[in-house]
Amino acid sequence: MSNPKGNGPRPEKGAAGPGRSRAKPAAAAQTAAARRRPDPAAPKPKTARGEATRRAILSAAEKVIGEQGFNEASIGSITREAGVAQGTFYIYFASKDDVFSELVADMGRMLRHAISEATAGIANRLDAEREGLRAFLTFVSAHPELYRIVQEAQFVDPKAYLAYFRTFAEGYRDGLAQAADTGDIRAGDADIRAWALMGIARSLGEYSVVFGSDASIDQMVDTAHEMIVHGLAAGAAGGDGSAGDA
Amino acid sequence: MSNPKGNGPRPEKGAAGPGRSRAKPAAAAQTAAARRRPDPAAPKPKTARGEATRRAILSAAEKVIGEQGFNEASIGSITREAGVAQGTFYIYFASKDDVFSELVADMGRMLRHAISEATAGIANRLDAEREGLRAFLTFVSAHPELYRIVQEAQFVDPKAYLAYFRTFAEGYRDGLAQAADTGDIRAGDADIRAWALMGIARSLGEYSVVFGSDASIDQMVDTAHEMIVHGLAAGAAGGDGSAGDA
DNA sequence: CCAAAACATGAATACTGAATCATAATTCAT
DNA sequence: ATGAATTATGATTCAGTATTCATGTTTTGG
Repeated sequence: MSNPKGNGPRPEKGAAGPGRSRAKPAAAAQTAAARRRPDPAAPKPKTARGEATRRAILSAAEKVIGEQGFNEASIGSITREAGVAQGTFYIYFASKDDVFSELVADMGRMLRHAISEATAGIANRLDAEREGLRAFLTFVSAHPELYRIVQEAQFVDPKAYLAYFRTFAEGYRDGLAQAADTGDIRAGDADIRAWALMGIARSLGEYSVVFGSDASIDQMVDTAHEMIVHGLAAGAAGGDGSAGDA
Repeated sequence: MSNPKGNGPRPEKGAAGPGRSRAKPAAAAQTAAARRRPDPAAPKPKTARGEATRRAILSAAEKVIGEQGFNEASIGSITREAGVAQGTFYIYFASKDDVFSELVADMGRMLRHAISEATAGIANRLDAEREGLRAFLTFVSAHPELYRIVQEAQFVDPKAYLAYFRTFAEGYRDGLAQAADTGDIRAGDADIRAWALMGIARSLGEYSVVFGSDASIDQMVDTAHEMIVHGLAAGAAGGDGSAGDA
């Protein structure tokens, strides 16, 4: 996703279209990305030690935004944490929203990686389900800031938020559909099931990260998995368990 | 928490005002509710038509904040929507955070009411589960703004957010524990189960409200309930379905 | 009717913090 | 070395807005 264009100090925003006046009244201020500003100007990849600086800023942003929330976190607090001057921030990121988006994307990549890593080689869908859940909870417990960031993305960068969950949901759905084909699980609407199962994972993640539950990951995994596998029906069995329409 | 943009009256400082001795330093300014300021000053109940104005403002706030988000929504846009002057806002609410908190509390009350209404008189836990889910999805579909507001409360008013979900979780847990006692469902950790089930509901609500799924409420209820009752195991049966630790 | 209370107004205030820019310090290629 | 990028700085700019206040307007009670 780099866009190394013939850059230059001056990202001329030219392209004076009909009616489109130039100049971006500096102001612009907040909510750049949120306000549908695609990319005022490609921030800027880098070329050397700048890479380290960029990482330092990104990492500081993760910490500060994760702890204080997007709106409370100021560019100043981020650069202070990173140990650089405020202006340096804008060498690597186009705006506050820009770092945020990057953070969300990063989180998605890392999480997907952790999960696929944990489930690689597990043939049975239900076993994969269990280990995937475990990997998810383990990950969010280790990165509570990132967890909050993704949640906040719903308001700061809706587009990234949608993309994040849609990606997960699609993978999930496909896995379930295939498992149904092979007979690992019963047939059923894979989309809805995928969302329901994601909900279980997210909710338990929140239970421990946000609500500070003292339940261990293993406890949560065991209980949830038992529920996922058997269902709540008293008989556990194939019986209908449901009280019918009664 | 909420101090997106600059703002804030000057709490106190050199007297710059017209002769007047510091009017009312009144604490103030930022993060009223968030900063543990219980009630800088009881806003003001009311006494007459003021009640109508208050409702108009509250209702406008629900719409505007629900649509634009807490930080984007300005007092001006809220009062404009309500058809009153900006100053009028402060006759009824102590701060921007104040209306927000009220909105969250309202949402909780309305939702709990809708659910208990829908499940009243249903003896079997699983049946109640299904109807409760249906009531929940119906409610959030009808009040998408309120749904977003609750989600945003996590960042704007964490305390209200925690209270909101804790209340739900406790009721849920107690219901499950009791159902386990009576044999309606199998035994299992009621707390974790409660959070898992809440997760299913929230996720499906998001699937339809935020992601605009075209699945109908009935479809979601049927699929989720089938899953909740039977579980995903192919045989639905008692085995644990898992391949063990292998 | 009249005064007091309640309600309403909106311009003015005070303050915040994102983004910029002119300048300076490094690093790199040759 | 030497000039040209590249990277860094941080004071300054500047728009946005929550809250206040002095002043109107309407309602209420007697």
